Amino acid sequence: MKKKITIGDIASELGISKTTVSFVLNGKARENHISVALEKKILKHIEKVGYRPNHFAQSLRTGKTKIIGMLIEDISDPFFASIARIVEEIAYSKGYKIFYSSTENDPQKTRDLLQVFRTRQVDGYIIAPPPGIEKELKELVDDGHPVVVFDRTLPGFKGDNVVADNYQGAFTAIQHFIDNGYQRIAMITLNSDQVQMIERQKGYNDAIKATGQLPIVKKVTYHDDKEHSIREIQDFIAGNGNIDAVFFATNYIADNGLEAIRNLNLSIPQELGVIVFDDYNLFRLFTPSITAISQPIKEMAERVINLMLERLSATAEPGEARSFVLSSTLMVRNSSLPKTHVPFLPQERVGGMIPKTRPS
Amino acid sequence: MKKKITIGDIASELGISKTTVSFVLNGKARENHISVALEKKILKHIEKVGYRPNHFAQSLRTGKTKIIGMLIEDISDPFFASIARIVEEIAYSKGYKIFYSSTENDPQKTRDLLQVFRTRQVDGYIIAPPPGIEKELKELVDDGHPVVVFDRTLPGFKGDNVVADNYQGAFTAIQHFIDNGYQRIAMITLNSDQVQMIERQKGYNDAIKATGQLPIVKKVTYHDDKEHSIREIQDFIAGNGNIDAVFFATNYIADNGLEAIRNLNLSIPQELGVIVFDDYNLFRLFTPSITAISQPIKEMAERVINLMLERLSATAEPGEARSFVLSSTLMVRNSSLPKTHVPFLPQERVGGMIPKTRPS
DNA sequence: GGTTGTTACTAAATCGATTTAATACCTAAT
DNA sequence: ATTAGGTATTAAATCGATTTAGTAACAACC
Repeated sequence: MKKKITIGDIASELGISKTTVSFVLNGKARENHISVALEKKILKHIEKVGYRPNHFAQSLRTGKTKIIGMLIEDISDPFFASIARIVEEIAYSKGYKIFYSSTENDPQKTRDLLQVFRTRQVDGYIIAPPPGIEKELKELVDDGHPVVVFDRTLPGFKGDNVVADNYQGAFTAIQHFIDNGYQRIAMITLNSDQVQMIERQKGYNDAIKATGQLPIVKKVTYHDDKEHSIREIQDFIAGNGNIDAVFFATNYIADNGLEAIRNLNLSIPQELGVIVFDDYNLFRLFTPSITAISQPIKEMAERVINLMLERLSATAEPGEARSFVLSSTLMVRNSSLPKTHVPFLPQERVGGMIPKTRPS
Repeated sequence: MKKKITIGDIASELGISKTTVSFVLNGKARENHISVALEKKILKHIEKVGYRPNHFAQSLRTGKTKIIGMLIEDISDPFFASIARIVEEIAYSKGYKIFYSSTENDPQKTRDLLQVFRTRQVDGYIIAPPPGIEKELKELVDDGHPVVVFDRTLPGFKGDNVVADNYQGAFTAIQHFIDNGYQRIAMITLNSDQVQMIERQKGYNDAIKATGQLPIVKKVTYHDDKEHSIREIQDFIAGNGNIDAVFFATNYIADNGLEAIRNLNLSIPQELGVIVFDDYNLFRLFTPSITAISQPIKEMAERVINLMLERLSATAEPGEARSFVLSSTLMVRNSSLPKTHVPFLPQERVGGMIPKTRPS
């Protein structure tokens, strides 16, 4: 059915030793004084019989796998999917493969997956960590494994990491609302103590407080069922009639939030301004188009994989941990148009003028 | 720095042989007459020292990896991402890990990845194949590897596969257009000879021809740069003034197509009806909401992984190949409202009434 | 001619598991 | 008492590579 050809087969077919074949295969012919003639002969034979090394035997011997394990929150989230894609591409071009898997932000599943990666002896770890795995991360680093953390850090984690400037992004967004004349700006965020969420909220808080107002924050729980989450947001907006703008702290919340707004039949931005943290292709095409904070996905992915590749090729010593904070960009669109001018400004749009009606 | 504890360590620490330890570890204590007392003692010791087997040594010996390789077109495509997620979840619960990677529909990259999977000796292959790898797939199957193909097939491929009913989905969509009074319905599709695309076009063609009209088909190339693709669609629509509806053959095209329509400042569905193959969360929230053909993602994912798990646990004989064609659902929304009633029907919406202007 | 040095190549150990074939010991049957 | 059979355990082979520590042959040097 299938034939496996090993290094030993080659050796005996040519009447030489496995050692010689191995040297040639690993490009160590020269330094081990294998004659050029023999080297050519071996290479030709290998080519001819289509030999492929057994990676298990290799890894068993060397302890290296040329595989990088990558843990992200959710592969079906466009932000993570895009990062994964770019990381994979660059790694691939350098001879590394990426094996990725989703943590679903569950510490236990994450611990399991880390264990799998460990026993599979991946060469390095790229992780968007859920809360509560500080200990495991520290262990990895202490054991000398290359680790790069991204999107968020964990309190107390010292090691390579790449994150966006969540504080500044949020602050700028709120400032933009204020500049455009919005007065009562609410934030809807996740009920989570993840660092990136905390930072976004701080940015919001500080920008609001600078105006002398009080923050208005609603927290919803992740992976509540969708309908429930929509209703929650809906009730919150309806219950705070004086709100004239809302800042959604993630893509995921915005999904539900926009549906809530539609259900309430509020017009954006006349009755409610909207800004979302994390951009999304379709936001440009919405009617009206949605203002969003765009994280530097490409740059983040590149930094992450390059940090990792450096670590992997480092000659030995751990060296200093390196941190990058990348700045994000506010994509100004129509959902946050200046308050007073709104009804008169021309806008690009999909769809025609449709009479306003009550929700059913 | 790090200590690796092996089966040999355990054996010598307890003054017994590796064999005994191995038997116990593999649950073969009973059939090899290991005394219950000793078994308990070994298990306790293993627990205590936190022994973890070296999977390379294991795989080197057994040839099994408990890993399934999965190749999809593009991990940043929501359709594939969702499938991957569900497959991963089920596999994980059965003790299998999924390693996935993107083919980008590139036959050469796919061949490379298959080679990697092969040398890593994955236990099975789940593939959404790009064109041109018929030979490699046949080889895999002939060599006795479990293979499940999904989303599309390849001409001549005989083996397990799960696809959606692309023909019926497209046919139903066009029929819906016709029922709602649309008269000149164009299709915009990929310039590709992939089976699923051909089927969608056939569905369109047959539905159109039944009305006595001629098909109007525009093909665009994948991964042309985005702007170019948008302009192409734009020119096509503008150049065929009598078109009153358009059927986008993929999610990806719709992305560009909707932008083209916006640029042309056409109102949906009054001036142009729209249906998209492949649903997308945000389509519901669009103004107007977009009618789409929703593929049975969950069912497809479950069928795929279950077929694979069956193959993996099969006692030996290959058995018959099994094919599933799953039906998709037309999600009727506002972008395909009945022609005559359109201006008068109430609609749910996001955003207010905004004056229509020329594109800049 | 004996020491030293290169060159060209190889035998054997090793990585950490699984598995076959064997070894004692003990009991029951002939 | 000898054989057969079951129980409890283990030595050693094996998977397919890498790598250490040689060996043999030959030239160069004083």
